[in-house]
Amino acid sequence: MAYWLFKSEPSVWSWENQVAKGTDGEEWDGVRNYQARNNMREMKVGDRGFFYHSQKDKAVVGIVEVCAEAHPDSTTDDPRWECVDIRAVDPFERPVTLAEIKETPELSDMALVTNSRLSVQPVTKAEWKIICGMGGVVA
DNA sequence: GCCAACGTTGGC
DNA sequence: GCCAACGTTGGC
Repeated sequence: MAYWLFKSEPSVWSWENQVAKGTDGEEWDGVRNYQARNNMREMKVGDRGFFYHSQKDKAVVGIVEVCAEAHPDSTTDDPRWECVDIRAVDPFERPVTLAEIKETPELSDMALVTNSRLSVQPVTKAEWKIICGMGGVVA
């Protein structure tokens, strides 16, 4: 199983919005970046991901699960763009902020730190465990 | 609100 | 195929 990170501006699509969709999940649509799309093409059902709030929060707030593999993005007719469906699994007991992540040497290679504009990014198993621990949930 | 970083577009 | 111009993202 692979691990990922999904970034969203909460005023556009928040963790609360995601939770409200329940176990059916929702398309992670609107991605118009090849790197992010390619990451989504790699995803399998059951893969896990962090849900990250950009801008105001700048924190990982919960865990999601991929519940449908890459398919055409329904928000565009352009066949280049695909997306997966994800559903909320577990909220963090407390958010893990970008500042905390930057202060943690083991997390300094994360795309969140090195390529802040990439909206869908891979996470290593080691990084996954550390951040789950910081967030107060079992990896 | 500003600006740096990055990706995309389009003219040549 | 190169590169300048432009638009967007996201941290500060």
